[in-house]
Amino acid sequence: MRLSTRGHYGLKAMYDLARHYGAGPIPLKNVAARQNISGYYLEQLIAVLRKGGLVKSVRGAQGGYVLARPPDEIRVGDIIRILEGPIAPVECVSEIRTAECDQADRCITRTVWEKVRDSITQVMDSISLADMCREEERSRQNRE
Amino acid sequence: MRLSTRGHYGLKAMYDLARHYGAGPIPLKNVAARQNISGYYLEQLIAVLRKGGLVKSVRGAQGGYVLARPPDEIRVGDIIRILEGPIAPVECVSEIRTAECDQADRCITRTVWEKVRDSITQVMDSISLADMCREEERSRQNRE
DNA sequence: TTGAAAACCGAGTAATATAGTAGGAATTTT
DNA sequence: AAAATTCCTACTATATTACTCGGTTTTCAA
Repeated sequence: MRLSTRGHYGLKAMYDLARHYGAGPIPLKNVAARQNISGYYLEQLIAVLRKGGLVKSVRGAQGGYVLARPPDEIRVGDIIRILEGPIAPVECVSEIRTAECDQADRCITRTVWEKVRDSITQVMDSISLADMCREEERSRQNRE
Repeated sequence: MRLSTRGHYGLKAMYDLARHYGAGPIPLKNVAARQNISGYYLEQLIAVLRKGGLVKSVRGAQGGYVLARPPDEIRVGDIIRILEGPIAPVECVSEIRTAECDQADRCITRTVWEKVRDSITQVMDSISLADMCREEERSRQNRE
């Protein structure tokens, strides 16, 4: 019951971009260094996020990446769906295109996975990058 | 964000045993046939469940498997934890104490995964095999 | 106008996990 | 004795993961 590092690193990177939102394009190298992720690897992940429309790139020197929308309009679920595909604890209850299960509607285990899926999406879709930034702010103040 | 077939098949098998609880040992062959799972493969999964204390085996002819506890005392979470390990969307928020995260407590993405994990466990630990049997009964009556 | 900084692209790779398959030994009932 | 069944170990093909790497293109800034 695991996410791969794709989703894990992807959220870290997007959160990093959110924290620097408004400061112009952020070079990936900086993101990778701050979040302690392989730069080469992150390059591949950000390409997927760009094609998915979550970030925009600025090429050339002084270039980098910027969130395509403000932090309060990007939710964790958006990121995970793009990097890991539709949320589905088992393939027969995928958010997208339900592969026809042989047992069809008399499969009771299916309803269990639907409940699990719904609880995951409920959490992921309720948290935006802006929420995460606010939470960081709060916990930073607590430490002082 | 997927379970492997281990958890998927494992729950099916356990549910099958729950439906036949009280009818003596059920041969694995029957479970595999009814649930449409490879018998060879299921053999490996049931061995894990047995070592995990969720089923008991009766060897020899007319033997088979029986739930180790009544269906209302076995929850989905018990089965998944044994077959797939501790529930953890990412390894740094495993239910079981594992690797230290370098960022420790100032990692905000961590709190997201903790919320996801808690919502998954909340669902899985609230559904017992007995609940599933009751739900089956209800949906069977609806079809009539 | 040149050099450096960056995104972009595609290929390769070692390790691990997945989803089985298979054969045979041990145990128990009929 | 035969049949049914669990139990145990090993094998395998495929896919995924988490990278690494080399090179190309674009753009800015001195």
